Amino acid sequence: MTRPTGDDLVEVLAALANPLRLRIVATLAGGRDYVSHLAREIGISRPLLHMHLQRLEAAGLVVGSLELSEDGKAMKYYEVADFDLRLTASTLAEAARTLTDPEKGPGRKERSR
Amino acid sequence: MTRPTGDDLVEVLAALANPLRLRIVATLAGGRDYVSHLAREIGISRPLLHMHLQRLEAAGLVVGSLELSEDGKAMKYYEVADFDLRLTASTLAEAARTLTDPEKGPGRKERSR
DNA sequence: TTCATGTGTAAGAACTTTCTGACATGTGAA
DNA sequence: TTCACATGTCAGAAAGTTCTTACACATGAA
Repeated sequence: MTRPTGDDLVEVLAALANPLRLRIVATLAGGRDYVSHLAREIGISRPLLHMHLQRLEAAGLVVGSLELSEDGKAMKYYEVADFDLRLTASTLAEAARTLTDPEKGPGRKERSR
Repeated sequence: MTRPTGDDLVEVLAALANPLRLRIVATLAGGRDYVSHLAREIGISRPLLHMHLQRLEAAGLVVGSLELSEDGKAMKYYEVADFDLRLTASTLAEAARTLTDPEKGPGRKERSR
């Protein structure tokens, strides 16, 4: 996760530009965890956490994996992905060169996810 | 602009998490410019650019200065500020420690700007 | 069966962000 | 005076984000 395209960078920054999601990443940096437990840990509702994790995963900042616990329950574990982004005027300028043009470019929301 | 507080970091990331603002920073990285000209350069309306520049300036990413041109017109020049942010799981975790608590902390929107 | 645990998703309210189209100010030059 | 250029700001529409509440499913244990 270095030198992403302009659009990828926007997605990553948008994902991190939120206190709750920052806290989620920070908490996961201390070790992987499953959704329900993490929700209690942080003190937010499970659906809300679910939404934020989706956004973080879509940006490639966390990775989730569905696993079966010993007592047969389906547990979704999340952990932080490897990333190392550097933000300076130059790195931003370079990323900006690969931003999709609002004209003629692929419509409003990129296909596939 | 290194190791900002959690809230500052969120503000900076939010400011950069937008294609137009990324383009603005990228353009200014190529040299200072005044608002009207920059608006034509990028191809957006002046009020819109004004709004985005406000957001970037509030985040400390660009700096504006009102100057008088030789023919007496008031020109507002903007240039990129010096910043160098590194985003990794650890730097984020550290920044997250200084996030203001939604409980008891200062209400919804920090005073002063 | 009922309870406690885990998963996911959908609808709607509340709020924020983004953008356009006025409007108002000022200058110097024609 | 009128034009071309610069500045700023406001109101409202449109779209996006954030959050709650409620529903659905599954498992193992009491």
